[in-house]
Amino acid sequence: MSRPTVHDVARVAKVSLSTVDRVLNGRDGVRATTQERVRAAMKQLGYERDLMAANLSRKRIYDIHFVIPDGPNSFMRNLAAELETHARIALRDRTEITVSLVPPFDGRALAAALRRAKEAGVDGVVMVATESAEVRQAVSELRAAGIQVVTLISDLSASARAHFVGIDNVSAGRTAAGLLGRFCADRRGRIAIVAGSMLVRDHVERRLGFEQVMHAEFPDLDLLPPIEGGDEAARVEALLSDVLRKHDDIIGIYSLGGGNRGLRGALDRAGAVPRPMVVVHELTDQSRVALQDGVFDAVLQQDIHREVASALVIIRSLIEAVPIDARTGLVHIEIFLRDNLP
Amino acid sequence: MSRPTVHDVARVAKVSLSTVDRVLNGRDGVRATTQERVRAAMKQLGYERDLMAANLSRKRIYDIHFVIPDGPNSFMRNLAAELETHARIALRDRTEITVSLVPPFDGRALAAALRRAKEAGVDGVVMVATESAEVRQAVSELRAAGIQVVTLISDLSASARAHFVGIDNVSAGRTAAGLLGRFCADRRGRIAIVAGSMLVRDHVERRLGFEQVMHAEFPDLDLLPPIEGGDEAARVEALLSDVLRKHDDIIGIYSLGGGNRGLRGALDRAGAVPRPMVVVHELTDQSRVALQDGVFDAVLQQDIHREVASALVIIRSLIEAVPIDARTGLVHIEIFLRDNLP
DNA sequence: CCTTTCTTGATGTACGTTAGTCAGAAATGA
DNA sequence: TCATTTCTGACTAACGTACATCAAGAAAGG
Repeated sequence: MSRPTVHDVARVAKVSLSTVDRVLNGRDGVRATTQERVRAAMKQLGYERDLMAANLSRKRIYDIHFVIPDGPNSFMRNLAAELETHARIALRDRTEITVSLVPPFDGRALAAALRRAKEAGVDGVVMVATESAEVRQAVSELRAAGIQVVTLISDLSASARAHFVGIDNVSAGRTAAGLLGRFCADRRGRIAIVAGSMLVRDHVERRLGFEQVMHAEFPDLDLLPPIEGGDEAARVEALLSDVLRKHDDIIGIYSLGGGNRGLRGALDRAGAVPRPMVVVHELTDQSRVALQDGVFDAVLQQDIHREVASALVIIRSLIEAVPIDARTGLVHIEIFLRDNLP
Repeated sequence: MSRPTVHDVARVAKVSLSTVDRVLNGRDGVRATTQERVRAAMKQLGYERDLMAANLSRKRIYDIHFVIPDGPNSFMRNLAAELETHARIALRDRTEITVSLVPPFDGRALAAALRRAKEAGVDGVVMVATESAEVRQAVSELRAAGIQVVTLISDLSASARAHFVGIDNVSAGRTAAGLLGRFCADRRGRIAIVAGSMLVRDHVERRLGFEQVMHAEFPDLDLLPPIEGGDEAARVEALLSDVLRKHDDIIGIYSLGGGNRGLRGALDRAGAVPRPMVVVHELTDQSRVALQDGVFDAVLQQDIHREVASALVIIRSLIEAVPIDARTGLVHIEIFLRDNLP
């Protein structure tokens, strides 16, 4: 009834416990034919190594390192806080979490942090990626050293990362367009896009998805080229104010990055009537208030808590070479209107 | 460096291993003052029992029983399929899952199934609740017998269930209203509501949230009394066709339960122009096609896979009396437009 | 045929906990 | 004070796995 153990495998394969152990842990000194016998027995019995007993025995502690962007961006500060919570909880599962902060949008700094993690000999790295050749190179080195790498929130293209945990950002952009388009109903005019930086893949993908749907389904709406505000409120406010001054027919705004305090500032200063429809990302204190005030119409949100939890599950599975359910990494986009604020 | 063990506690408390064990596992024969010494030592060291080692030692297998509604409803059939997947995976965590199916909306049958689970001596029960005094009674009995109970998808009011896993259904209703109201823009007319049964709490709550927001924010839209279709396509089609015939000014429909195949049938037969805006629940093959065809405008969805996973985590934590992060049970509502279908 | 190398078995200890037994110590009552 | 009850300690085996050591057997080389 209960699951088979190494003893059962040994009995069925007609070998000793030691031999089963040698096969199981890839130690040498076992003839190929014997290995086959053992593997056949494991398969026949449906043997799966008991991870808890195994970890107990080898006193294994998973050493996971997170590399995340520093700076005043409230989304990333939330993430850092989230990690502290998880660090405590994860200890129960033999997982030790360390964190290093790097300047945002800086591939060189990120790559350096990755190298330090490699030197420290961690078991796995979870990182918020910035697109850069140096970073891709550093990731390859980590993988070559047998260290698992998972990207979180923002992925790294054409890289050796084993997994990505986060929302589907193309889909997020499409969702934003679907909502904004429908909210603008039959009005005609321009749509402004506010981004952080085109160096991070999540922003690139959101923009892509947004433009796809806008062009296909709402061709009457004119898209302005994106403003790059570096996720900083002050810069967003300055740049957007400028754009609002230039165009008096902006009826919709999609902000796919940070710095939404600046967005609101610009809107309040401009005071257009009727006010443009606004869809932004990330529910923060500011965006929540703006929703309630009717200045923002919808907020797209990803659940960082869950994302971190998923990243931990996944990287542990990778380290143990346990199969991973594809759905584990996919986090859903939440949509908040003023009506369903939590 | 590594976490403290019972040995450390014994040393610090200046007692033997046996005594620590007696305290830890609530066995008697330990003086109160000594108990205090041991507890103080555990606290001082930050001792937490190693669950993996403990389970290994006592050969514990968590025996979890799911009770879910039977019937042709594709949402519930998905759930059943989901459980089979989890049953395989959960074995790795010393968790054995059994399932029993009961007729939907039938409190008596549900209560009977709960009693059978009690007799079988399972460690925990996860159930999709139907409101009924008998069910509440059965749940109390389970809890009295030391069996943990978690409600899934639909909660049970004023009951002893230890936890609920599912979406916030009031919020779901509010979201639906927020979307439908905005989609209907400035048009005036009636809104039809299609429900399954007012015997399940999730439907009651969705209706409540929907009406809250409709009355508060879109007072120009007239709500018709809900149609109760029992989550069956045929009944929904018949009843809704009737309503559509009676009223030619229906501009929006909110379907908060199952049987959406019938909803679409009724719409196709009526063929109103302009077609009403439609918001429904649960992404199925039918509702996906209807979205793509532009017959449905938005689908609200809950991720059953994740819900089942959460329910398992939670009920295991309850059984082990481990603290539970409040966010674990909350599952987010996903919103699908034709633009962001997965 | 003997030596060397390769393969296998037997055995023991450890991980942190549970759970039992048994003997001895301490506290309690009269 | 002694007999009795109540606590406590020391010890042991077990859970399923990892890992090391030693010895014995098989195969291969000369």
